Amino acid sequence: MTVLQIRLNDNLSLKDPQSTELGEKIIRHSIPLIDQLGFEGFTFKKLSVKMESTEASIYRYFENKHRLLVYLISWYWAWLDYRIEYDTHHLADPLQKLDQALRLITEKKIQDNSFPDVDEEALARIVVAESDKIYLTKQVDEDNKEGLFRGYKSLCKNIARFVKEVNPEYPFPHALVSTALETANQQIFFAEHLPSLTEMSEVDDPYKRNYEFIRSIIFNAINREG
Amino acid sequence: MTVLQIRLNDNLSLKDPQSTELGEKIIRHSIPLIDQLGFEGFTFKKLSVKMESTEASIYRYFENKHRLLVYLISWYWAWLDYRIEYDTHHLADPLQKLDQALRLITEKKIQDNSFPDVDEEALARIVVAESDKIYLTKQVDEDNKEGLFRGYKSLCKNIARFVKEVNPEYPFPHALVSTALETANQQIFFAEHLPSLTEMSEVDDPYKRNYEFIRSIIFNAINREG
DNA sequence: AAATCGTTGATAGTATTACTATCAATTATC
DNA sequence: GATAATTGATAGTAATACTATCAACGATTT
Repeated sequence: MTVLQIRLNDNLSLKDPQSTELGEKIIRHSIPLIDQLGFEGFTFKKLSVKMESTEASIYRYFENKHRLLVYLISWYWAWLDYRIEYDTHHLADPLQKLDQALRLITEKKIQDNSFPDVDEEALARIVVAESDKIYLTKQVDEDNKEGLFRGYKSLCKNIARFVKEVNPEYPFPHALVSTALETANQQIFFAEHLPSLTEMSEVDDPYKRNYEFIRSIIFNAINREG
Repeated sequence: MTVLQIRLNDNLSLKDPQSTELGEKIIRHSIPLIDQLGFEGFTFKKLSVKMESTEASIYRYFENKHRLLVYLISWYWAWLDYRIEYDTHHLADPLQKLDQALRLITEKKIQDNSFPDVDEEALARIVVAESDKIYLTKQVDEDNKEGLFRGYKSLCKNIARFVKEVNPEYPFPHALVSTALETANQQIFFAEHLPSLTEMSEVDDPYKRNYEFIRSIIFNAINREG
C-alpha cells in the first residue's frame, strides 16, 4: 500500500499534526469525538481525557477548537480533490469527467485504507453537520487571508474547469459548483433530520437519489445556456 | 398603516415577546447586536446591558440564546412566506408565481414599515450568516419535534406547490426549493467573503445576478423533466 | 559523557459564559 | 385595596477557553 499524505496549508495548525505521534493521536481521536458530541459539545478538555494527554499539549498543535475543525474539513476536501483528480484524469470527455466528479461528491463515503488515522465515514458526517460553520464566523475574512479555505476553493475551481470545458459560454461555473458541493451535504442532512424539505428521504438509497438530483440540475443548467 | 403581527410557534419562546414592552425590546435590540457581534460573540449579558435590563429578565422570555436565534430566523421566514403569498395570490400563471417567489427570495431586503421593531435589513444579514446554525446541532431532532422549524418548512412547501403546478412530473420539488432557499443566502455570503466560489461578486448588483442564476437553474431543471 | 534542546505532562490560575435561585420593588388586575 | 404577575437586583455555580510555569524525558550535539 502506498504511503500517502494529504498536504495542507501550514496556517491550519501551529505544528503539523501529521509529523508526530501526538499529532496523529489528536486527529485520530478528535474525529470520532466531534462526530459523537457535535462541534459545540466538543472541547479540548474532553479530547485530552479521551486520548490520555493534556489540554496544554493539544493547544501546542491547534490554536483553538475552531482551527482543528477547519483542519479536519480541509483534509476532507483535499482528499476529495485528490480522488477526483485520480478518477478523472484518464477520461477524455469533459462531460464524463464532470459526471464522475459529481458521483464522487455525492457518494456515501467509506473507509480509505490509505489513511489509517482518519475515519472517513465519521469525517463525512462531520462535514455534513459542521462544515458550514468553518466560514460562517466573524473572522471569515482574516481566516481566508491566511489561506484556511484554499482546499475548498481548489476543489471548486477544479470541478468548475470541467463545467467550462463542457460549455465555455455558461456564465456561472463557480456558483454552480459551489451550489452542488453545498447541496450534496445539505440534502443528506435534510433527508435524515428535516425530511419534508427534500425527496431524498423517500427512498432506500438517498445518496444515489441525491446524485441524480444534482446531476440533473447541473447538466440541465449547463446545456441550456450558451 | 395596518397593524400586522407575524404569528409564530409558541414553543419558540417561554413567553410571547410580541405581547409585552420588554419582549419587544429584546427583539429590537437583539437583531442589531447579533448582526454586529455574530451569534458566537453575542450573549444575553451583553444584550441586557444594551437594552438596560438584566440577564434574568431575558431568560424569562427565551430559554437560551439559541432559541432566540431560532425565533428571529423563524420570524424572517414567516415574513417572507407572507410576502410571497401577498405578491402571488393575484397571479394565475404558476410560472409567474414561481418567478415572483424567486424574486422575493433573492432580492435585497429593505425596511418593512409594518414591523417597526424589526430591522429587516439587519435580520437578512443574520439569516445569511447564521440561519444554518439553527438546525446544524445535536438537538435538531428534538427541536424539530417541538415544531421550531415549521416556518421554514411551510415556506418550502408553498413554493414547492408552484413548482408542482408548473410541472407535476418533476420528481424533486422540495429538494429543488430548499436548494434554492439555501443557495439564495449562500451565494450572497460567498460574494462578500469567498468570492472565488461564485460569479456574483463580479458585478455591481450581486442580488440581481443571484436571481438570474437561481432562476435559470430552477426553470431549466423543471422544464427538462417530465 | 556532558550539555543542550525540544517535546510533553502536570498543575494552577483567570476571565467569561451560560445559566439558576432568591427576594424585593413595581405594576397591572380583580 | 388586595393580590397576582412582572421585572430588577444581586449572588452564585459549573463549565469553557484559554495562558503560564516548571519539571521530566528523550534525542541531538559537542
